[in-house]
Amino acid sequence: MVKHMDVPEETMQRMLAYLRELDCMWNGGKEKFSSQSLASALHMNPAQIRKDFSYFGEFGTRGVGYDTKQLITELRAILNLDRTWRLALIGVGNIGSALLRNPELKRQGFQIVLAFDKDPRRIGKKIGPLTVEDVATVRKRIREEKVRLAIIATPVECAQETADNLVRAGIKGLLCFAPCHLSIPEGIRIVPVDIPMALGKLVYHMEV
Amino acid sequence: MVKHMDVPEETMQRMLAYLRELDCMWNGGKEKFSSQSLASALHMNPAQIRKDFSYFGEFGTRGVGYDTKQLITELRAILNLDRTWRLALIGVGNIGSALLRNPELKRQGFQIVLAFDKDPRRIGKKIGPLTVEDVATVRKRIREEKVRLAIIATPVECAQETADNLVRAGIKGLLCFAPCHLSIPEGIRIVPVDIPMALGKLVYHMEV
DNA sequence: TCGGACTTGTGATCGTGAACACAAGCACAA
DNA sequence: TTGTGCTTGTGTTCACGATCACAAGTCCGA
Repeated sequence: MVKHMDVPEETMQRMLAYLRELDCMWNGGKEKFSSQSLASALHMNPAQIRKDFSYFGEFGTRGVGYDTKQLITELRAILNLDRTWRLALIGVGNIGSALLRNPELKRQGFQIVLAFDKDPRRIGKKIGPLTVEDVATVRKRIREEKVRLAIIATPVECAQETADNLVRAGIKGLLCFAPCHLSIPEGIRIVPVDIPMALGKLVYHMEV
Repeated sequence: MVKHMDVPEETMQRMLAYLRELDCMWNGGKEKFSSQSLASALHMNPAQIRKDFSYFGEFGTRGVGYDTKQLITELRAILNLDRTWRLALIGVGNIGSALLRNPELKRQGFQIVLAFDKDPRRIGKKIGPLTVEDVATVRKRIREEKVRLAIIATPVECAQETADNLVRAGIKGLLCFAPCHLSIPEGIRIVPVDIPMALGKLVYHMEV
């Protein structure tokens, strides 16, 4: 399958949105769809959707449209969402424990299998099926469990240190909730989830 | 001040990143900086930074650089971050209560002043200085308190309904944690914070 | 079998943001 | 005062993603 070669990052992000909307259509009983119908659901241009699909192959039938179930399968494969991903979580504070309790992640194929904290009062605590471990053992445990992705949910002050640790442990991808810029070696992917920044985007457009 | 006219959305988002990094530099004692030094801290092109600044005015001195404190003030004003924004929160589940307890938001000028839930077991509960109110009173209370921004932290199933409610209450901007597409009238700004999608972006780049 | 109404897939065009490169301006030393 | 070494601000160029528009293909009814 063609992948990562000439596919714009924007296309990939839209693919995630398409997959979500198709899941929704499928649950609503729609077995077929056209670029037109998907576009109007997402308020966008049908040509954009067809172009995006075309980076990866020909999935539709001219004059007819696309098969919902088939496209869901194709998109899952393209986006590497056709398997379960195991994650480590560092920082079991407010956001960290919210993530641990969130059933949505498991449903989408993301399973947190390790949880760490620095605070002795939290270490040893059981949250769901997991026991919070000492952050000092991160490196060892991540190697043992062969985990490749991690979520940083520590305070800003520890975020860079945590990231360095995780990189040394062999982590290949990071989801970071700490609202700060992290320095990461080439080849390691980092995706920020930055709530203050999201609020910033919101208020910029508010007339005062 | 020039604003919103021909300023690309990307520029505005980078401005938020610049502000954050400058805050950090200021705390580290740097009273002056150059586009070069800021660029290397954020791993980007210095010309990009100067161009971004130039959309809003001339803030530097040729041959010298920029004054950190002054730029922080300018950027805050440009981004509407030189005041406190009052927010309503709908949904006091895992993520909702994490937000309520997160001191970072207040520090950045975002104060949650109303919290709502549907679940009778949560209504009336006190979290910090706030009491969780019945979601049925959203419209009335938002009007009374003249709140213009809201955070949707409900399950996916209620998100669209909640959004419709908030729009009727006169809300002008929405931060949405529910991982789904919402239909919103023109003129209301919505910024999604989509955790499953962020994880999706991460795993796309992982070789399997 | 033919024609008309759809819908896809894609080369060509358009628009916009990023990067370049250089003139303008400042500081300081001789 | 003049020259050297910086750094900013910006017109121009470059690159790339979004949109358009149309050929190719499907379905269905007469």
